Amino acid sequence: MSAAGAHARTQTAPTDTQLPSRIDGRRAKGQRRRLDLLEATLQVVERDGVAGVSHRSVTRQAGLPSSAATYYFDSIDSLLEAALLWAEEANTEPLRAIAAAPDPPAALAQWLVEDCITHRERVIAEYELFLLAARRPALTRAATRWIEELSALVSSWTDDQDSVRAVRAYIDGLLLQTLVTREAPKAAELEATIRRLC
Amino acid sequence: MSAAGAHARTQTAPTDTQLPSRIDGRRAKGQRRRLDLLEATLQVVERDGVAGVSHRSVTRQAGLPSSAATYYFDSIDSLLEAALLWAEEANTEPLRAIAAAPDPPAALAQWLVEDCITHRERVIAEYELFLLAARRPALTRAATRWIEELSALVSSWTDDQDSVRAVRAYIDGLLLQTLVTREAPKAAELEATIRRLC
DNA sequence: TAGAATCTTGGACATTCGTTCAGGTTTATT
DNA sequence: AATAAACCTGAACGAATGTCCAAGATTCTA
Repeated sequence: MSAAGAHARTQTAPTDTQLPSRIDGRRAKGQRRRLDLLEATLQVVERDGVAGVSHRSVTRQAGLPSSAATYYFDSIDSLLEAALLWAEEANTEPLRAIAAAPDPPAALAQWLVEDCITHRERVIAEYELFLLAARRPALTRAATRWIEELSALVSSWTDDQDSVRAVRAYIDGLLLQTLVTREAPKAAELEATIRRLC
Repeated sequence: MSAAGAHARTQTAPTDTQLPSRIDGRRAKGQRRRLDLLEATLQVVERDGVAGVSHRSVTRQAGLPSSAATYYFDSIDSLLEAALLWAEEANTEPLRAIAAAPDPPAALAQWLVEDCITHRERVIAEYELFLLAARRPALTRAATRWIEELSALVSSWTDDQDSVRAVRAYIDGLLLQTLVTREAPKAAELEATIRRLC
């Protein structure tokens, strides 16, 4: 941990898609490989779970030398944190589209059901990382992002904060149970319950 | 895995608290140590998460030789499965008491809030194992137990199966978010939402 | 283009891991 | 008391892990 700081790693915000106006060619490649490692990390979590994440498994997945993991990330925790943030970022766009839909609750229900069927492994991965945040404070900020984005969406059609919290919790619980029981939820039932809670 | 079967392990139901009327003294000790390993497993999961569970970490926690883990359980998966069943069994009694309470929804809300405050680590451990079931079919049966017991309780005051599912999901989601955000839920709000869903 | 700054990596280290099994210990049976 | 049956474990195996760093490769600067 002592020598890690001496590497003078790129200090720009890890998950920023925005790049500085003047980019150093040396750092540009680093940014790219950093993202490659994050995507590889998610793939490993999808395949083998959080427990399967190691410096070597991630770099193998990314096709990079094993020491690259140590070079680009101080620790496995910081890698996992960045990966969770990166994964949640992929949900931002769909949520925005849902907010703009003519019937947001219906659109939300539809999206959730489809998501946990067609991207089951990815959703499992997200919840593993999410739950890991209960243990590692470093991940809390990233985990909170999902909660906040979902809250913002629900808030767009109801003002009652108790309702917002209830819908949020219901959704997470339903997805969790869906993943475990392998029984796909019905979009209609999901939608009805969401409306009932508002 | 081949020679494991040759050990002629005790074949009685692993988590049965019921013992055969005539117990072989040799097997009695085995039963006891089996339980010791399960309790040690839960302690390790509480402390270090599912990822921290290894033959050695569990047996070290239990104060047993490392080969004991292999002897008493075919694999880490079967150890985790038994541990999850064992953990859920501890919830059976409280749930029964809640069902018998004068106001079950209120009692349930109260119990949940207290549980995830005073036994936070244990609850995290349970959810980790629960989510692990999404990945390992061997754990599914154990995970379903919690769902069924909770369903049975809720069914005692409402007949609508959609409501039962909704309450169940809401509870799991709320606990999950509580663990991650570290913000204790308010029993009153929890109770109100449960009632709203019935 | 030469030299400096930065990035990148192969390889080695001690540690831990899951698994195995020959041989010892405990308990039951006769 | 003696034999049989079942239980138990120390020690060792190859494989995988996190970490580290000297040396090489790349890019920038002057």
